[in-house]
Amino acid sequence: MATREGRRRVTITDVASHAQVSTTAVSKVLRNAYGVSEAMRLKVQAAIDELGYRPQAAARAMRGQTFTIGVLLPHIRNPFFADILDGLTEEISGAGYQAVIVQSGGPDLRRERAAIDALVDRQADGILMIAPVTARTQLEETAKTTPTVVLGRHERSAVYDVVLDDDEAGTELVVEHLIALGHRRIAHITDPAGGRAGPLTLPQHVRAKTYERLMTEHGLTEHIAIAATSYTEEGGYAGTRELLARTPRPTAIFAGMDQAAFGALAAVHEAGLTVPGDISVVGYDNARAAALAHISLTSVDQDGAIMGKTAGRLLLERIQGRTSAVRFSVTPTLVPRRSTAPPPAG
Amino acid sequence: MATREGRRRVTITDVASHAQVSTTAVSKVLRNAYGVSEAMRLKVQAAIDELGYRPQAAARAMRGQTFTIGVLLPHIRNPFFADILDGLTEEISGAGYQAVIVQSGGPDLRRERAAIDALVDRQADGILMIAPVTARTQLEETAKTTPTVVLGRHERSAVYDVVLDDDEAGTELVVEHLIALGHRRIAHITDPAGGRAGPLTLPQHVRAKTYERLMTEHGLTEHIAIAATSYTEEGGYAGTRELLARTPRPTAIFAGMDQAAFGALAAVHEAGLTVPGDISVVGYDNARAAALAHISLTSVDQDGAIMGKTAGRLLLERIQGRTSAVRFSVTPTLVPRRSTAPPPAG
DNA sequence: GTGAAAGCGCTAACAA
DNA sequence: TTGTTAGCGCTTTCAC
Repeated sequence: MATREGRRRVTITDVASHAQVSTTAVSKVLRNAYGVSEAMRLKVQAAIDELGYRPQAAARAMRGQTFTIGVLLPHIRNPFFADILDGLTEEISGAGYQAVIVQSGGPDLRRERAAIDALVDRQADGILMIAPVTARTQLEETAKTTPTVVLGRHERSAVYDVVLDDDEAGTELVVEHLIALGHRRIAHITDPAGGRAGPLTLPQHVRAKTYERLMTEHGLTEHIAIAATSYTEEGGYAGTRELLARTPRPTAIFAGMDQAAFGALAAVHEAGLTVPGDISVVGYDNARAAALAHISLTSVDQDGAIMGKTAGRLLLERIQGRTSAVRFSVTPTLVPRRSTAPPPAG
Repeated sequence: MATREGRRRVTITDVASHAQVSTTAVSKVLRNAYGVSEAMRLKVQAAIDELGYRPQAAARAMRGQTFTIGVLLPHIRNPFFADILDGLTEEISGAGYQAVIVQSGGPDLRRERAAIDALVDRQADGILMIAPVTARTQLEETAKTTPTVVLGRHERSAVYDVVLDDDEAGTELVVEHLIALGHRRIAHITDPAGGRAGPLTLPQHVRAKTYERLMTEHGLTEHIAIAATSYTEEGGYAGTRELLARTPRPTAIFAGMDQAAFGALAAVHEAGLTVPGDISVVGYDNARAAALAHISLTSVDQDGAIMGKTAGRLLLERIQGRTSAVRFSVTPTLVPRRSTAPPPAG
């Protein structure tokens, strides 16, 4: 168990004796608690600085807070999550909180539960769950004891807050854009993974369902074509190959996420077809790579930084004591680029 | 301070009284410690399962371990880190450890220090630092008290282990490949950020220096052209614009990282030039997107999963008590794709 | 405004 | 093999 010594870590007792005060006083200064004179504060702060003291999170956790916000996410491979984390960090670091990330590894219920438990066991003061697939009732069990914000699920809960993108609006932007360009055979690539989340809860399900609804509303029911693969490069590639094999083949493909759209571009290219000449392609998330000149992917932008920042604020509020539930929705915008154009004349 | 009650969390005392044994016995069962009868083990395990008990990390931390491996990384936006984490997680989860990630936010010394401190304060049993920019002596201070593995730095330390890619070999693969194709005006895009890491410590510096050395060895000193922007899409884009403005312009660009190479492809495209007809482009890391048909980027593959797995193993060994230092290097391979070809005839 | 003392949930000596 | 007990470093009453 590696008892590599090194000098013993500085504790609150060391600071107290060095400053000739009680540990209580030091604790109060640390927490900016009520009832410390300015002289006391300065004296204690000097001792803290001099000794290079930093409180141990574990000891604090036994009685108070850990100043830790736990973040659960499926996988760091998704660049959209990076935006969310930037927003979150910006919001909470000013208040002295540290964001700590654990991966669930994907839509696996057991592993997701283990990851949530890991955060609870480490006594995170608040937890941000990004697109979890666990059943709502189970999430609520956690939320009853730990302030919780769920990001990206279309649901309401009395015990946790929800931050989400208006995926219906985003999907409408895409489908209306394609229809306005003259497309009728518009296909969609989705991700069927859902775990125990409700039927129309996860973004991929809302996007797929909205796509179907809009196609129907425009009298295009017969052209509905969905490839249920996954929101990854591989999924987009495989889904597109599947869609291109149909007769007649689609003139536009709406991939529910940019990474899948990149895979779609690859498959279209490989099939000897051009974008947007033969096929228009649209993504979702407006990842940085979508803006690159040689890719130039039309995509839906949802402001991840704002979502993360808001999630952080809501968590801090709950830590302060708020118990009412909040729901925050951001409205996405369409970023048209060169991957969409009118369908070929034929 | 949000004292949302909910029933009190199950503690070791609850388990002990429910199983009619001492807390010591429960503790021993939890840790698979020596000296528990099979009957005791079963009885205690039954109580644990029945009550749904999970130990609190903070309380354990006060006396023993937290079963947490802290991972420090600059930013989750780099997809290569995802491979490393997959390997790490695979290795440590079997031993009951949980990986917990904190971002430093980039090559900022203060923020990086705060992130390392955050892991130390939370008493991670071991820390994996991915490409930190802090001075070696400072990292060693941390390593003296916490088992540490540093990934991606070309240095030796007596107190921490090092896992790295042979960036010299990788760079050689690239430059030799381009020279074999007939290129002479080979340019390079690097990232100058270095913090307090030694001069030839970080991958970007080793790659740049090796590029210079090889050019010189091939009698191409006069064609050395380096754009020191950054290892990002934006950096690759800006660096390529800079390089293309030179006269005569390069016929090949070696971007030190795939994301920069993607930016380079965009800039080349935007300049009305073709890849590889006018300009060959090479990246590093072999990100998934590099393999997509419409991108098809020649790149250097370094096995991130193996690196992460090894880092995990080394940390577990150190936690067990090893104090000697280990250095592990993986050998990269070149993955030639359609972004490289002989230079234009002119 | 300040400090003494109890106690959070575990683990590690030590006794039985 | 099992249990008793002290104590890790903080925060929190509750005196003064």
